Amino acid sequence: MSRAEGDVAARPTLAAVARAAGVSASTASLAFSGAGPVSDETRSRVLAVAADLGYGGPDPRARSLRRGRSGIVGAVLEDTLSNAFRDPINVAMLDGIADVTGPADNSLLLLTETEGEHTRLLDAPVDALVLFGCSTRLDASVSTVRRRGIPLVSIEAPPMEGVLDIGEDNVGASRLLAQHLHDLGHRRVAVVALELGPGRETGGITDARVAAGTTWPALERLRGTRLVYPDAGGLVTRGSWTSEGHRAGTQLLDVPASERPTAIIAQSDLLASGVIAAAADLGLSVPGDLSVVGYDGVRLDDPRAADLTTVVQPAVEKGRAAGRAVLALLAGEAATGTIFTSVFRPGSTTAPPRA
Amino acid sequence: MSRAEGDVAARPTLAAVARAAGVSASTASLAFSGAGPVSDETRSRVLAVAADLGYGGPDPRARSLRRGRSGIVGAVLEDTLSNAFRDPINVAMLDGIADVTGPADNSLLLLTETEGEHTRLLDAPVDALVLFGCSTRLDASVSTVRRRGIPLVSIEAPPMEGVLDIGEDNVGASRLLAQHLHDLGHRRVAVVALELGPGRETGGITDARVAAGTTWPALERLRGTRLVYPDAGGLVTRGSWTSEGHRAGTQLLDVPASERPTAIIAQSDLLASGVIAAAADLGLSVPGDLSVVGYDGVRLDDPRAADLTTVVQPAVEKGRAAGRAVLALLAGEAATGTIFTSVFRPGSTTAPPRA
DNA sequence: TTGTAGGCGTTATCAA
DNA sequence: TTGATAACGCCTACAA
Repeated sequence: MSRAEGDVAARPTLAAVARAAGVSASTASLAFSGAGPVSDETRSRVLAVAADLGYGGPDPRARSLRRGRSGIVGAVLEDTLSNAFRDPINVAMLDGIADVTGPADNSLLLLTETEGEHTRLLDAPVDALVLFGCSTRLDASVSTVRRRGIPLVSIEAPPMEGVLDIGEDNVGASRLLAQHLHDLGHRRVAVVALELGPGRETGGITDARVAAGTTWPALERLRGTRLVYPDAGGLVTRGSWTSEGHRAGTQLLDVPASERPTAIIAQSDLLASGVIAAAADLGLSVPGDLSVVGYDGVRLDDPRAADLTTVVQPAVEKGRAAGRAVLALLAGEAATGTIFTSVFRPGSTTAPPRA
Repeated sequence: MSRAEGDVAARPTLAAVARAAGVSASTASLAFSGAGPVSDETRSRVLAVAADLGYGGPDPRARSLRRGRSGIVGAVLEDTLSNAFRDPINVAMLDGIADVTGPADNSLLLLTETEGEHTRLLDAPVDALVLFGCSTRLDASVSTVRRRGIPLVSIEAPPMEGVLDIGEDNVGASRLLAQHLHDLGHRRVAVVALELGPGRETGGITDARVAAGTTWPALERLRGTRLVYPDAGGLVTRGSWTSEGHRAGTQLLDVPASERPTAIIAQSDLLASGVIAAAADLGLSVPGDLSVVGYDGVRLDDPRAADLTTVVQPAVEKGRAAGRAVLALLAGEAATGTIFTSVFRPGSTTAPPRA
């Protein structure tokens, strides 16, 4: 072993293989890519020599420089992976993207956009970026990244220059849910909101917090709710997790019956699931003592939340749309944003309030 | 607009910026990388010109060829993203990897290894690969990928030549759980196993299925259980999901009391959670009528499963270990595998069997 | 502090 | 069907 400690055995290059096989580099290249005419004999000789030399195929790094494509689509998340993936809705969207871009030989690169750290975004060899934005705060990164001239697609982000958005009619769907409760006769409702901004500050839904909020879907959903219940208040959580719903639910429900809301509008199914658990813990029946609605329509593994009244968003479909947009943009075709509409799904967690 | 339809505006290159700024390419490079001495004046001039030309910084693809590093670590999953991420244990491990490799400026590329499709693995510009193996079937891919000469790290995979494994004492931990039940007096136990192989065939735990099984942790856990209960049988599921646990649990429990197991050993917390739900549906109390143990110790969002008797595996820590191994290997240092040990965590889901 | 030269490993183009 | 040539865009010795 004469090579330096830790030195990885130098990989042979395509040129070396070509030389050993007695062909030109271009021919060897063709033998591997299959992108041109090569006699079977030559090809097998090249392949044999390659196997002999331990050549593992063309270096993807060189290939991507030459081709101008890396075959990588970046998915920009605003959170740690654990947090981002705790909500099945994000996973579903990611899956939708992969479903479309995968067959076109693209893989997904996970990028987390922590406070002001644009570097990673700029240094990643991605052909396009999908922003799991939701936050207007992404704006800063976007303006930097846009200069790279790669296709930018966002999912449920506020409108941004140069970014194609795959949206969702949050306002309309939220209004639908609120209207459903209103029609049932509910007049005292409370909202359990998603995180409102990067700080994930919790507390009451105050005008100040709303004004400072940056999380697009949360703000839009609240806006939709208030089209029906203009004064709807409630609590802000730290994010779409059952435990947060439980905490907020407990706080809202553990009060004298006269002050207790008769319905809770949770801004996600996960939050709703937590609220229902909180109600159960307090001995309140759903929908007898309390009506609960969610948002997302994800298949929760929790049987108790299975029959939640909610709106179903086509999460995988949204991901697919994002993937298609990426592919179109990459192909230099025109692509337009899409706005999906969630479908109201009545469940067994809502009923008229007790008389 | 004279450029072709759909043609993306040609990005200026570093050379173009240099020319426009009246400096050499190397100086411009230094201005961006900050890796050498450049006068402030020159640097700012270069940067200004770059901004002017709409140059978004060095092309990562070219950079990675030149540097021989892409800054990307591949995570190879055996399943669709939805399925893989449904189990929080996988997400936790991924998070652990990112936690270590991220600060070293590496991002994670998601690679799914669908049946025999090695291409993607070979074409991805990754510096290293982490195999979320669990299946001996990965062997085929591994032998192909090994030729690329990049560091290969697996998490809980069967021993493979040239692959560093971050393991887990599945046998020991499973025996601990079984012993716990045995000590309590249980003699009629059933196992709800993870998927045994790629086909995800369900049914009884038969010798044939076990012999044909490829999922390492499932087999190892069963082996551990059988050190205490040599004849333990049960059902094979399609994977670590609550719904699968529910299905298997129902099948095992919806029988005459005399045939019913007094304890169920679920091979994951998610499965255990489903089993508990099934028991509840059948009017059986846990741990009164049935004891249940899980495996993983993940923080399930389901409150009912919160106090599960289980073993806690240091999932994030395992991910971190994998990340550290990758970094070490990348640095050309020696690195060794690690075997983690799960910790028994008694909960309130186990008790002596009814007399 | 700046510039020159050369190459990282491929592949596209064209001619033979 | 094969081969020569020239980039792809950048970085790093080394020299000035």
